[in-house]
Amino acid sequence: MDHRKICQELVRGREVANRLRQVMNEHDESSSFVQTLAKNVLRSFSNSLFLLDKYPTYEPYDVSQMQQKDSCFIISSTKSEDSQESCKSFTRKNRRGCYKRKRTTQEWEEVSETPIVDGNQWRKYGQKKILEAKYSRSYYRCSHKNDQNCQASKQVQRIQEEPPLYKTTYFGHHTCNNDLLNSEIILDSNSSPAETSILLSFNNTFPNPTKQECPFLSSFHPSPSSDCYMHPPELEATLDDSSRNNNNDVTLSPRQWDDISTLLDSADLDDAFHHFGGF
DNA sequence: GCTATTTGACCCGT
DNA sequence: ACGGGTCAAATAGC
Repeated sequence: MDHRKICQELVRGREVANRLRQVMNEHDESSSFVQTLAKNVLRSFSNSLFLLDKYPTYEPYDVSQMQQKDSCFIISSTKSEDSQESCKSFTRKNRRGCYKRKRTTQEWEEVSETPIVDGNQWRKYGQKKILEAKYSRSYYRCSHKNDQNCQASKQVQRIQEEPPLYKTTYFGHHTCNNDLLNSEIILDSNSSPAETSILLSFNNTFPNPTKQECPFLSSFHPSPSSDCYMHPPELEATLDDSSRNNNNDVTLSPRQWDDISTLLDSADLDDAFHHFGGF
């Protein structure tokens, strides 16, 4: 199978999942369980992209697409090798400037009309005027860098005045479990199997809020083929025909949900890929 | 007083 | 040597 197409599909899936999570955050009636589900789907897409080592061959979107309304585009993914300690041995007294030069295993960029609200907690640690850049670049790292050693970081740079455009470059993945605190997956063990069935829809028919409703909203640009979204391979492998109804909705039995939640919560996605046969 | 942000200094990679 | 990434003291906000 063509890796580039896989990447494109994963990127699109991640964008839609991100959008779904943002919509849910906007609507308080969404249960924390559903929100967590969306969050895990989003994470799964990101991890899949991470694991796909040929992802750097993925070609960026054409810049002209960035003019689309309500848009947030992943314009590239790359690069670099394993991180390396580049810190010299400093005395405790003279540690200024002692740091690890950024060399993450993954980085990707997104461009949006507003600074991206991605649901994670970031702490700004620097700002720098960049040569030949109209606006200075801001540096953020995960607020849980210290307490959970989360290595995720990002850079935000305004790249255009009118309309305002911000480029956010992410480095590394969050290893902190902060988002689990307020939205842990909890299945009511007292519920009957029928009650605990979960309905997943891969049909892009949910209401599409306007930018006014979600001013920060990003990462959604329906494609002509969005109505024929494939089920993720995990679900294809997990679901039997009786689990589907005519609307492309998927009703999962408790056992199937267990399989999927185990997959999504699995720290070792290699195992998950093997479990479901990989790509 | 605690936490987050700002900002100049410092170091690394090219 | 230079540009960019990070540190950490100073400052701001609560």
